[in-house]
Amino acid sequence: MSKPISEPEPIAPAAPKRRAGRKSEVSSRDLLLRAARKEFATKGLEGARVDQIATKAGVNKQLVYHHFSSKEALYQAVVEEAYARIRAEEAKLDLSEGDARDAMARLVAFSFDYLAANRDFVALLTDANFHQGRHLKTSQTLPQLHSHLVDMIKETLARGEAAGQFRADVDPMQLYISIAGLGFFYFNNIHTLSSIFERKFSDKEQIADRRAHVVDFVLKALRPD
Amino acid sequence: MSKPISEPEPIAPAAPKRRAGRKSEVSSRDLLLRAARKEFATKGLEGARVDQIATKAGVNKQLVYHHFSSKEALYQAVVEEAYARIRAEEAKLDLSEGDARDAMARLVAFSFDYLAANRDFVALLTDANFHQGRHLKTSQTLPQLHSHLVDMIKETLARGEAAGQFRADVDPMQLYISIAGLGFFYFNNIHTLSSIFERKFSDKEQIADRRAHVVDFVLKALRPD
Amino acid sequence: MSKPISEPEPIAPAAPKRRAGRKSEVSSRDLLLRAARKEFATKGLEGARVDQIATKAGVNKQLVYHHFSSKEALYQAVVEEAYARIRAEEAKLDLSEGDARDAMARLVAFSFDYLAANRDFVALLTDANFHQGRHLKTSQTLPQLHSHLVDMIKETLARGEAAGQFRADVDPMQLYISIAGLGFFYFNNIHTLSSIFERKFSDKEQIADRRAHVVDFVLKALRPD
Amino acid sequence: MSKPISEPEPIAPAAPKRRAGRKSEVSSRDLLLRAARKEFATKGLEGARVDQIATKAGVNKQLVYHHFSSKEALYQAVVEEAYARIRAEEAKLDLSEGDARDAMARLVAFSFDYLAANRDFVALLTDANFHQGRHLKTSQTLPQLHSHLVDMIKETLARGEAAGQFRADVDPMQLYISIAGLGFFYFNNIHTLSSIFERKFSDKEQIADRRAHVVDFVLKALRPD
DNA sequence: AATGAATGAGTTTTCATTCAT
DNA sequence: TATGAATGAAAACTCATTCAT
Repeated sequence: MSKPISEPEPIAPAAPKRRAGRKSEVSSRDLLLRAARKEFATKGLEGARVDQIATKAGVNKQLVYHHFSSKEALYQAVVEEAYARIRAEEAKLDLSEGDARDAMARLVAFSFDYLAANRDFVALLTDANFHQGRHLKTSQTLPQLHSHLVDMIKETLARGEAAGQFRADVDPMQLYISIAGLGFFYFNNIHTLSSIFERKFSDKEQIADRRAHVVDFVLKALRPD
Repeated sequence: MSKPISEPEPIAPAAPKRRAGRKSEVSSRDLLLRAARKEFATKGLEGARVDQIATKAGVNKQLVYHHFSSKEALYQAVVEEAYARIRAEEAKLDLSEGDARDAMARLVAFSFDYLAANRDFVALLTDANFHQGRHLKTSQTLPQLHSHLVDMIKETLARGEAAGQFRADVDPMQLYISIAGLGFFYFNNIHTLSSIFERKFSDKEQIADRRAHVVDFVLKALRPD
Repeated sequence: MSKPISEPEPIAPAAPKRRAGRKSEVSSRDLLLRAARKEFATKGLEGARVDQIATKAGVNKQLVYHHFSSKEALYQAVVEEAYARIRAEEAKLDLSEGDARDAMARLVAFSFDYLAANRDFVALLTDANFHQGRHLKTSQTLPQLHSHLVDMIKETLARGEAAGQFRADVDPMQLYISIAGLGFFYFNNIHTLSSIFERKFSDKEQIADRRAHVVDFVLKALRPD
Repeated sequence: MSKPISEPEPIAPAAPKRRAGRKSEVSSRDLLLRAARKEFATKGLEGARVDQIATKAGVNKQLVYHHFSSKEALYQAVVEEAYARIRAEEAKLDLSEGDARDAMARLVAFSFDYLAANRDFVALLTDANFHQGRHLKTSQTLPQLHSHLVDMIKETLARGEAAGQFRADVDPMQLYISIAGLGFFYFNNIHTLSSIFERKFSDKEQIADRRAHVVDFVLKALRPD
């Protein structure tokens, strides 16, 4: 089970090198990036205000244009960083231990927990899709990024199948989408769902319930006949 | 299997009665509603332009304020109409025929097909959730709206369990969320997914593949041990 | 001798028709156009401030964007109107009376006087040329516009030549440019010239001197050998 | 006939002495001045960007403020240098040889050629005039600068008159303005003119035509009766 | 002499909304 | 029901200039 990611350390590969040992000062660029993530995740690309982002970051508004060249470019940087972040997290995931069922359970749980801990990411991803994926230009990054996870699914499926724990003929890609969707939809539409079922789905208990259901649901679906 | 919803007839319960025999002219209110749905679904609440909506509807901008009192109110009307529309569609669904497995398959397929045919609805729902469900105020409508579906799920589950076709202990609400999520996520994040897996998920064939997977996945998960 | 053009009546062919008899109210569009001419002529395209233009016109700044769609478009409208204005003025010029020398003198004087009375036009023309003529797009308008004048020059030259008053072989186009240039340069570079020759060339007397010189200079140049 | 001025060597009287033998490196001040001339000539005072100038010069923006104290001061420096440059060029002109008509022809041609070769100068001069000559403060420089030329005109006129080649009563100052204007207007308004007469006046042949006309025109105007 | 980061004061432009008819 | 003109508030973005090094 993955532990929730708390305050995210800046992951900005292309950031200008900073003089090491320069105290623990955070670069204004990172401050902006962090504030922007929150703002964009909450309000979306159009709803977000450059002013707000600068204020939250505690820097001058014009620095946004100094470091990034436009609101849109900042948005893109935020989206890219969000992907880089999840990739870094996923890399830590090791499914080789234990039996296949257990490994698969860990993977599903990880996926769910990541979304639970990174609601910003959910919102950002949705918003980016809203804009026709216009901000996902880095065509290689994305496939690369997920190949690891899909590979792990593939291997685990094979392992489970060999051990008679999983049925055959499961498409890893579709399974990946299903695993993601079972959690994503819950968080993405949490307000509608809360309204429909008249309960607060953002409560810890409800989330735990959903998590249990999702893990169970996937494992049940993979049982051999 | 449900047939895709084509050009949606105006469903506007609160619409002022139209002068009968007044040719086959569509009321400007409906024109606006229709144009607004497209615009809001494509651009979101903030991204949408009142000007654009009026232009697309072929009416004067001021009419927006005549019929609805603000952009936000128009948005709400659009969202509500979208819900009303799906409710009307669902009402046609009859799961009493055939055995439980078949009924459940029809339900999952219907759910998937509805999203496939109403991508606007997917976008709208997501956008509404982005705004903290602020536009879903009609607190009674939503639960009512879905109770039919959840009831059908409950009944079908019971029927299948009794017949030894489904396992016991499946939470109908969680199942409902899962069914919706398996399709919703696919359409909602279609750009990211297409980018990740380097294929056009909006293609008919890919959609058909996903549909098959989803139906199969749910049925497999419901099998008795 | 042409009488100086005083307060220019709005010449805006494409302007929306106004309800006749609507008092003597000037449309805000015309107010803007007039204010913009002054502002652009004084400060140039970049130096001009939309705010200032609106203030001078006594209307709301956003009306600029309502009537014209951008500062640049307003600039273009102003330039075009300036041309339309001079064309209208030129049309009144009749060189058929009197002998050729007299007619030519009237033409040169008219040209000079027009610039003297319309210093805005001089400035505007220069500024438009500064911008690579990017705002002179109406490709047909311009040639048409001047053909009348060039035709008059041609006829007058022919008439004078026939009467033994003018030498032959004078290129009408080059003559046109010379006539224009002899006056234009004076007004366009009036500050430098004033500085160089340490006198105020904007004074009435200096202008009259220059006028006399120009008329004389051209006529002398045209004398038969 | 003057030969066109090609790549202008820096003429900056007030420039700080450079460390001799310091390779053939051009001082950043000169690089800036050169880049600024281009930029100001092309875009005008307001249109020019300090950033652009620095970039074009290949130096840091702050150096602009190091060497000159403001954009406006840099502009002034550029304008002054432009005048110094033409003065240096004119100094080379010697009209004492040959007869008066020939000398005058050389002078007119020189004037025309200088403008043809230094289009930047034309633009700069115009722009400076646009700003009410605010940047021509060096009140003594300018008169001095031109006195040589005017003197030459005066002498040549006198010589020609004495030889019966020129008519009397020609005002040297007005003649100077006319000579300058006949060329200046052509280059200054080259876009409008090209548009009007539907030909590319920037073409070599057109320029040659104009040059011939101007020289001829002036000489014809100076003929004795 | 040289530089990258930072900033204050604008400037154009956008946009929902209202007015007058 | 319908419309074109008008507006206030705010938004993104620009740009000359200065700071710290």
